[in-house]
Amino acid sequence: MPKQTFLNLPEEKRQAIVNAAVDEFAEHGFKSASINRIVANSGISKGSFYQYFEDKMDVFKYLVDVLTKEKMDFFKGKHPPSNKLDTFDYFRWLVKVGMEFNSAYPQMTQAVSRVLLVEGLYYGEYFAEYQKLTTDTIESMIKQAMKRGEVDPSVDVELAVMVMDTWTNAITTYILKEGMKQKDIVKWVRSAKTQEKIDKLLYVMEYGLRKTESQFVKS
Amino acid sequence: MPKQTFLNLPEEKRQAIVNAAVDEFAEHGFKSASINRIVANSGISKGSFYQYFEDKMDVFKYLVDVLTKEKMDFFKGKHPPSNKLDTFDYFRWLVKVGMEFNSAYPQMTQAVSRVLLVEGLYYGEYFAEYQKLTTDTIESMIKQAMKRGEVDPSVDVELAVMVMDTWTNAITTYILKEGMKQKDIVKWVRSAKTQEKIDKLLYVMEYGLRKTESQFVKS
DNA sequence: TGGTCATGTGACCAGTTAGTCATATTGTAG
DNA sequence: CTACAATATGACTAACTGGTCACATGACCA
Repeated sequence: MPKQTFLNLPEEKRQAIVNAAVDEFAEHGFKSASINRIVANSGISKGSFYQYFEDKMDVFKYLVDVLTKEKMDFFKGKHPPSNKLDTFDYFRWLVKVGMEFNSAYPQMTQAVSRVLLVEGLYYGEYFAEYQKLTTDTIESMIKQAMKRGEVDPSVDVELAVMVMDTWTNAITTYILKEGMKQKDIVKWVRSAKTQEKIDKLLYVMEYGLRKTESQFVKS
Repeated sequence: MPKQTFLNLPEEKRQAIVNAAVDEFAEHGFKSASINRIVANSGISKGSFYQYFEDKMDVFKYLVDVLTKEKMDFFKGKHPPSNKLDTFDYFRWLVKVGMEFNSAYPQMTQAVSRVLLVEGLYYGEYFAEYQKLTTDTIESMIKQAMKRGEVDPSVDVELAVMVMDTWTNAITTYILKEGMKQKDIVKWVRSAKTQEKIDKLLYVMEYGLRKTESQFVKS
């Protein structure tokens, strides 16, 4: 974690450093992120950086903390449209609010998810703790869904978690990749077209690609 | 593409260079791969490397060509269990043979898929041509499936391609990540447990997570 | 043998990296 | 104003990067 010196800094200066770090990780990922560039872009000296942080990992972990805090605040202001949604509908609501958040903090989300979801695949040990947070949430949801008899009985917990985790990541990646091309990402995420895309992806997750008696219904 | 000088090299020397490059890309990805290390590990001099290849991209593209050729040869020796499989069963067969191939060339698959699937997300322009090959194959398959009425009519081509592409990548990533931990990856991929995992993932892709009247049946 | 051309080599260059540290500046308290 | 501690600085080191090039070695032919 950052040293006290950093936390004592005036808000403005701290923000400049966070912004520079976010941009650096978003553009280069963790391994190729350069402390030299972070320092140059935030207008502080090299020496100061090392008075604020231990190393690159230290500043990255701080960013994750900031993002986590922002996300919790964001979710605090949101409530599901009904308190008797089934688990899949609740998951859908979670995903949509999550994407709304991502569009509100696209650069920071990009930085963190690029490192955790993508580079994390290859440096598992370092970032595993963060990934576990997501899978644990999903796991408890899927267990609830199973208790309620909402899940295909031939599907076990591990498999269901993998499916939902895969789709959470795929949708996040899609929203960031396509959203970054838009001039107004918030508006784009809220647009009927994008919302329907998410709805349809989750519909396929729930009902599959094959033709059966089920049918997608616009919400 | 590599220069003629490289292609004239004795098989053994060429192989040493390919192996060193594969290991380097598999471990570090494209951006962080070091020509210095490739050179050191393959026992050639820096100067020779630049007589064989233009740069890092040149040697990587050569690896993709080698992998593509190996894969085509591999598939040439395989034939679907029946010639009247429906499209999803054919896709399942493709995925399984693909994973069999991946386990036969795990390091090379790791190197190429890490760069194309993962880094490709962020350096789209450079590697887009390779990704398009996969999506084009999937697209023609899904169009055929639609013609045959096998696909949920509320699903459009673009969505179905995204779903199948996502699963192809997720399964490849899973097989490589877990397989690399095994002492005998080929045996592990062929094991009943791994095959059932693939079957179940594809079952969920086809029929969804939700409880309906459909049921997974062991093949 | 001598000559010619392809191939091989590693020292070298300019640029980057993470991290350190002696010095300079600033803030605060007496 | 003085004295002391907290903070800020950027020059510096050692290790790396991709790429070049003058030269050495080898092969082949006359």
